[in-house]
Amino acid sequence: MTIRVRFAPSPTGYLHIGGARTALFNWLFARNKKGVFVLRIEDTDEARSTEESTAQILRSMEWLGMNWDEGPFLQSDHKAKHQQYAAQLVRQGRAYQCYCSPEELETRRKEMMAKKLPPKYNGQCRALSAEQKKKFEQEGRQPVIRFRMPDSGVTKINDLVKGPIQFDNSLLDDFVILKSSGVPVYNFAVVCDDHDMAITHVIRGDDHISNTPRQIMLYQAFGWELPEFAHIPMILGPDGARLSKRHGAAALDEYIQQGYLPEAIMNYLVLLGWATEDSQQIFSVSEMIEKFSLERCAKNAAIFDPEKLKWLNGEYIRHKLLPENLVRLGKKFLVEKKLIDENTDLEYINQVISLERERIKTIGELPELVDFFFMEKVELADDKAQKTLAKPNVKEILAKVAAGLSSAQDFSVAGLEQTVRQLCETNNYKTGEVFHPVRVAVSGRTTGPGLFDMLSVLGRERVLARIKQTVERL
RNA sequence: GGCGCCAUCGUCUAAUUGGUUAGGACGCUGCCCUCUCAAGGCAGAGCUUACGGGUUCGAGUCCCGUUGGCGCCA
Repeated sequence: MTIRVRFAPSPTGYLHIGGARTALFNWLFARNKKGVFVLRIEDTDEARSTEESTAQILRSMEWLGMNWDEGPFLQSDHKAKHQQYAAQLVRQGRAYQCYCSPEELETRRKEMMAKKLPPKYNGQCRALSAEQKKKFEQEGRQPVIRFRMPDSGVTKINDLVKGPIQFDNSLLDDFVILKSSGVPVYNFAVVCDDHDMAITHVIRGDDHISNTPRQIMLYQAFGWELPEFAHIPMILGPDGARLSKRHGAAALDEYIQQGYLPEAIMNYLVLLGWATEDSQQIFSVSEMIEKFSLERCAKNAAIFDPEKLKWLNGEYIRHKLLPENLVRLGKKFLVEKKLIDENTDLEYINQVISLERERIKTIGELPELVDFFFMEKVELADDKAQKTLAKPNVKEILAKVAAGLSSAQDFSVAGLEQTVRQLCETNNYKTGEVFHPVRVAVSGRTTGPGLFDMLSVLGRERVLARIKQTVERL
C-alpha cells in the first residue's frame, strides 16, 4: 500500500519554524517510503485565514525544496462535503442538533466549575423530539451539530512516536462538529479530509494528542479505517515557552532574508527531535531522506537554538555551497545595500565575495564586511583602526610601501607578499609594524581577509590611491 | 480545575534495548597555526541521567510516587 501523508498548516501567518519542522518530518517520511506528500491548507477559520499567508507558506515550502505531490487543497472548498458527512452522522444517530445558546452553555459551565466538576456539555439536547426542535427553531435558534460521545470505555492510540496512550471516554463531552453557521469545526474537518485524501499516516505536533481520541471516535462512527498517528514534539523558544513571534525570528521568512541557506535550515530542523545512532550532524537532503525514520524521533520538546543554526549555515557556506552560488547570492545582498550596480565589474565582485567565504555565517553578513571594496574613500571603522595609524613611523612606512607597490610588477598574492616582506627586511621593519597600518590604510579596519589577498583583489590603482589618501590625512 | 505528553552537560542529542570511565555536536575557555579576523587543529570545563522509592547480581534504560515544564479542553 502506498503511504500517504499530509502537511496541513493554517494560513494565519507565515510558515513557522515549528510548522516547517512538521512539514519536514512528513516530507522525509513520504520520500523515504516512496509515498505521497499532500499539502492541505486548513482555512476553515475564515476570520484569521488570509490568502497572503497561503502564498507565503507555499513560497517557503518551495524555497526549502519540500515539493508536494498533491494539492495545495483548500479545506474551505470541502465545506459542502463536511456538511454532508455531518448530516450522515445525524441520520445514523451518532450526532444531533443542539439548540443550547452560548449564554446557556456559559451559565451551566460556571455552575459546574463552582461545584468543582469538569465543565463538560450535559447532553441535554441528545434526545429532542421533533416538536421540541420545531419550537426552538421558531424561537429563532440555529442548531449546532454535536457528536454523541460514548459514556464509557477507553480510546487507545498506538502512537508511532510516543507509544501507547489511553483516554477515558467518559471524560470527553459531546463536542460540536458543525457550528450553527454550518462551518465545520477543526476536529471534524480534519478527519473528513484525511479520510477523503486517503491519508495513511497523520504526523503532526504533539499539541494535537488530546484531539486524537475525539477524531478516532469520528473515524469509528463513520466506519472508516484509522490512520497511523505519530505525534512529534514541539519546538520551544529559549525560555521554554512555545516558539512564537516574541522569540525574535520564528518565521522562516526572516531567515531567508538574513541569508540562510535552505539546506542548512533543513539540516538544523531535522536535528531538532531526530538523530541517528552515531549522532551525525551534517546531512544532505538525500541522506536525510534515506536515513529518516519515525522510530528514531525524540519524545521530548526541543528548544530552538539560533546559534547552532548559524554554525550549520556557516558550514554550508564554507563546504557545501558552490562558489558561483555564493557569488550569485552575495550579489543580491550587495545590490540591496546599494554597494554595487550593473556597472560594477563582475570579476571584481566575484573576487571580493570569495574572499569572505570563510568568515561569514550568513550571506547577510557580507555587505558590511566588504563595503570598503566598493567605496571611493576609506573610512576608519573604529578606535582600533585609529590607534593603528597613530603609531610611530606609520607615515614613513606607508610611503615606502606605496613606493614599493607602485613599482612592483607582480601584483599576485604571492608576489605582493614577497615584495612587502622584502621591503620590511631592507628597512629593518617588523612585519606587523608594516602589515597592520597597510591593512587599515586600504580597508579602514583592523580585521578582514588576508592582507595580500585584499591588496591583490583591490588592485594597484585602488591600493595606491588609498594609501596616498591615508598618508595625506596623517 | 480535569485530562494528556515529557524529563540525560547551558542547548540539540547518543548510549549495543538491563551490562565498562554516560559518547558526539553547538556554545564557552585555553593553546597551536598566523599579518588581523575567521577557518582549521589540539586540549579543557560542563551531566551524582529532575528528585525519592522499588524490582535486579547489575538501572540513564523497567515499575511506583513526587516535583517541574509543556500541551489540550474550556
